[in-house]
Amino acid sequence: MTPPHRAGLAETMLSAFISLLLQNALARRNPASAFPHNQIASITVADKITSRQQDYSQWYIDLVRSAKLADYSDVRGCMVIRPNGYAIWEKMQAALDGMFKATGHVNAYFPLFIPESFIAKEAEHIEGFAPECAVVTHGGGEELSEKLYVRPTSETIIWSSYKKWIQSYRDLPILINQWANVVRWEMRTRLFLRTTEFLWQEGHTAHATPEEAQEEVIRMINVYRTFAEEYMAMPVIVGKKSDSEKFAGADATYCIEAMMQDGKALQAGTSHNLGQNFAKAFDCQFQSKEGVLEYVWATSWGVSTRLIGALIMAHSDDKGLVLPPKLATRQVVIIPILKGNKDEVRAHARFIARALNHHGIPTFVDDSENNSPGWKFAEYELQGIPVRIELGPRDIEQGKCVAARRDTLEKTELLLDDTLPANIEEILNNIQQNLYDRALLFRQENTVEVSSWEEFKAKVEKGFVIAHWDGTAETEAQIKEETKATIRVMPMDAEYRQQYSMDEPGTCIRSGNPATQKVVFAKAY
RNA sequence: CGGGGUGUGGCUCAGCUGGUAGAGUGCUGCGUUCGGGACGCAGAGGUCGUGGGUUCGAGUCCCGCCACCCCGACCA
Repeated sequence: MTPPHRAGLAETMLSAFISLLLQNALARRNPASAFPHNQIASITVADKITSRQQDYSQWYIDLVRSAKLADYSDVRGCMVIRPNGYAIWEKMQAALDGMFKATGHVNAYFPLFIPESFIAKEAEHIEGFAPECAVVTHGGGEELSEKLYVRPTSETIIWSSYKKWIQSYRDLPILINQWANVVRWEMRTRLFLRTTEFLWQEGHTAHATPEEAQEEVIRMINVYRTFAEEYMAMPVIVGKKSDSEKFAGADATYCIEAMMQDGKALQAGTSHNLGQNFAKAFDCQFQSKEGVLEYVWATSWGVSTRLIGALIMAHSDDKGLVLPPKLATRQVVIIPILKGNKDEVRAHARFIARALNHHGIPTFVDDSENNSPGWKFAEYELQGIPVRIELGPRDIEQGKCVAARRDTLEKTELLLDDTLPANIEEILNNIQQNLYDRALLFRQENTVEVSSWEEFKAKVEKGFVIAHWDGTAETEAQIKEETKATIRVMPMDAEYRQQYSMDEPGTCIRSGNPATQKVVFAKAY
């Protein structure tokens, strides 16, 4: 066998390589080889990461830092998103941006600074946001005549523009999204989940009718659902927020709510029906077909880098990050076992990488000699690379390699022939599906319907609790006060509602008053 | 804003009743290794968070300040 050499490799040689591999595979004598590596030895990875069982929140922090996703900065409450973490965000952005464009939206950019008077225009809005705003008082060495708020969200600055752009029903709808950073001066922060500055996208749309606005609100929350399920492999409950949980300035807030591995809920995305609140605050009217002046109907919707936190807490384990393949910029790592004829092993590894990349599977080779293979196994598991290929001289001799999948840590032997790319692809698809199934099963196992207050208090410590609620803010506040659990969502999905017979009338779990429906309670991030 | 904790090589930390700074890990170089976080040898790296005080002498004792982390109340 002539080992391929790295010099002069070109895409055109790919098919030659594949047939070479094929020949090797056919020629090999001993397909069921003897060396035992289809089981994972129970290694004690240096206690780099606290186990989830020991301390869930410490596990999260350890993971984020050791997988090099983010780092604390020297600014309180702010984080540095490192390349590994930013890569996930870029994948999320790309997928979401495509979905926004496909639903007719365009991107634009509005200023970071918002005049104080703008923020103050919508009563509920300023009440909700002012306390957590950073305010600029000086510029160019002089005190500003009007303070500038660093945007906590952009409704006001955007509506001040929309007012200028909208005169007629012909100007509607406006369907704009912006990718931006925002600042909210939170008291307590947590990497990705809540930081003073974070990255997000915010869609802001303007419509001629309430029906059209409502349609948009639902369309976008469904876009988020699709993204969560198909890309993040994270099941979510889609529904409406109670009045006390809704956005400051909205008539209604819809959300996708996910369950983390500790049973707590995490709001992963929101879509607001803003009614005419901002149009009225900014006096934004349009002339209808009938010639009548009417206020514009608005929506806004957003997801943030918090999704990265959700992703981590939904899937990862004590060995590190577990990434769904669709959000992995690097789906396969090849680790050559460099002994014997190193150059040959290396060359094969690179050839396989080339073949997989050619097949659309982002693959890289770590053939450095600084670290042992075992070190590399652990390191890339920590970083969540979905599939690892181990390739040593013995494999090459026998025309095969070992593929280890990150979600189950299972190893399988694969032939080094032209079936390899398809086989790897299948594993990647399986991982994507398995992560979703696993998370869904976990959510189902940790969701209970309760009918007594005692049971409620016990069960709400971990997981989702479905119970009757009398619909009043007083009862909601009381429950929060006593258990720290809140109403996470009033699900819209008919199947979900039916599964937990949520439309059955009954008596409120706390007050005992008549209740027309059940809602989902949980402790939340 | 309450409660707790921590500030000492890049990181994790030790440093006792004060005597002039150490380990592990990481880093650099060379060599041997390599199928689950390998090993040997040789190196580089610290105004001990900060200001003051006590003392012949402070990483260590006293007072102030600052910063960060964790837990709670608020929030995506």
